[in-house]
Amino acid sequence: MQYWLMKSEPDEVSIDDLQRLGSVPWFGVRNYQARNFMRDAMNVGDLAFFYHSGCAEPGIAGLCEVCSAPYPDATQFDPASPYHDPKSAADNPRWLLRDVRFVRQTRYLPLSELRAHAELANMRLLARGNRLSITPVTVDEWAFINRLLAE
DNA sequence: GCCAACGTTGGC
DNA sequence: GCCAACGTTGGC
Repeated sequence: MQYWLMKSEPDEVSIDDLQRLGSVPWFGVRNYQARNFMRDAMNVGDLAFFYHSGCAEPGIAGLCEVCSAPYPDATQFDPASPYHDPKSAADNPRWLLRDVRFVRQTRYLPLSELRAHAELANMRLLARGNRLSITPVTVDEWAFINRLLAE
């Protein structure tokens, strides 16, 4: 069992979208480290913070759960998709993803508030220059943030 | 829209 | 295998 933080642009898939759809494939990841987390390190049943990025006020919007084994991201083979990868071969796909299911919405916990807590100073999300869209969350960070969310 | 930081590409 | 150039991410 591991914990994660997964970034999504709410214009593309928001926590409301996830709630409505029930589950979604986590498509569009085109970074090898983030792919490896999905392919190798995640387990069905792992929980993640659902984080809104690329918006006016980025932050945690809810909780979700990894609910599938890894499988190829269909958008890599779609020439019409912004995530199309012409170098990926159908018989050897580069980009694998997992399905993630809705768990619940939380109060909105903005990035600025996360940064304000010394307990989270070492959080991967907050590391200088971090651009990873999927980052591991430690058990302590998970517990601490859940206490913040319950406030 | 800006820009710092990072990852990837490709020539050598 | 190095590294400069480029493209992208993502907060502000």
